[in-house]
Amino acid sequence: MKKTVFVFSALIIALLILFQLSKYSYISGDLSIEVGIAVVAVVFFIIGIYINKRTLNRERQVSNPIDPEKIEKLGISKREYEVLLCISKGLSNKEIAEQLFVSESTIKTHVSNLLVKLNAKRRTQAIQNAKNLKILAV
Amino acid sequence: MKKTVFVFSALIIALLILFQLSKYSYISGDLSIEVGIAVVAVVFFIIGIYINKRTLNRERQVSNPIDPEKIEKLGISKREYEVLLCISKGLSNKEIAEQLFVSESTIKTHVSNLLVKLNAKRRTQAIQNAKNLKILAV
DNA sequence: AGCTTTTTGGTACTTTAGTATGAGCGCCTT
DNA sequence: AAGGCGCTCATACTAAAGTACCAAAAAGCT
Repeated sequence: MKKTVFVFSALIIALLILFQLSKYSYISGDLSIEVGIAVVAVVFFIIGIYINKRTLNRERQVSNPIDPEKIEKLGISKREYEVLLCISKGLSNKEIAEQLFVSESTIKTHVSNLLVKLNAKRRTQAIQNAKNLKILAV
Repeated sequence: MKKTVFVFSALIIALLILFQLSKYSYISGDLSIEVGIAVVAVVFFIIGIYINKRTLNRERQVSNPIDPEKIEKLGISKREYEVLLCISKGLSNKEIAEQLFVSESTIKTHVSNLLVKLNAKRRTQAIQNAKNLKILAV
C-alpha cells in the first residue's frame, strides 16, 4: 500500500513537470508541442502496462492460493500434509516412506487419516478434494 | 492479426487528430495545452492497460492448453482419454465402469494401456505425467 | 511434571489396482 | 475378403492400497 501511494505521488509530480516543460518549450520555441505530447503518451502508455501487470499478477495469485488456515481447520497435521504433497506427485506408499525416512506402515496410517479428513475414499479423490479445498496447488 | 493492425491504425489516426486539435486549440486559444496533454495521457494510459490485458490473457491461455496432437502422438485413443479424465476426477475403476456403461475388466484394460502410454506405474503418477504433457488441465 | 497431540510402527485383514493372456466383435482400409 | 485397430470382456494372478485396532515414543502445552 505504501508503495502504491509512493508510485502515484511520483506520477503526479512527473505529470506536473511535463506540464511545465511543455509550457517552457512553447515559450522558448525550442521544443515542439508534438514532442511533448508524444512523451506524455509514451510515459502513460508504459504506466498503463505496468499498473495493469501488477493488478493482474495479484489477481492470479489470489485466484489460486493454498490456504494454511483451511489445512488447520481440517485437522491436517504437518506430517500428514507432507504425505499429501507426495501423493499428489504420484508417489506410492513405499516411495513416500523412503522419501520421508519412515516405514510404509506409518505412511499408511497417515494416508488413512488424510482420507477421513479430506472425506475421500481413494488417494486420487483426496487429491481432487484437496485442490477444491484450496489446500493443494491446482 | 487483422484486428491488431486495425487497432493500431486507429491509434495512429487518433494520435494525429490529437496533434491537430492541440495545434488548433493553441492558435484559437480556447483550449489549454494542459487539457490536450491530459487527454493524451488518459487515452494512452487506457490503451496501455488494454493491450497489456490482451497480451497477458493470451499468455495465460497458452500456458495451459490441452494439446490434442500430443494425445494422438502418444497413441491414446478416444475411449482411453475418457478413462483418463475419470481417473483425474478421482474415480475408482468400478465407478468409471458404471459411468461409461462397461465392465470393470474393460476399464482395467484401458487403465493398463494408459499407464504404458503415459509411462507411469500408478494412476496417480499417470495424472501427474498427463498434466506435464499438457493433455490434462492443470 | 502431567496431559494431549503427533508421529511412529506393527499385525491382520479386505479391497482396489494393475498385469498377463486370450478372445470375440465391429469398423475401416487396402 | 483379409488384416489392422479399437473396444469389449473374462480369468487368474500379483501388488498395492486401505481399514481396524493397538501401542509406544516424541513433541508441545500448561
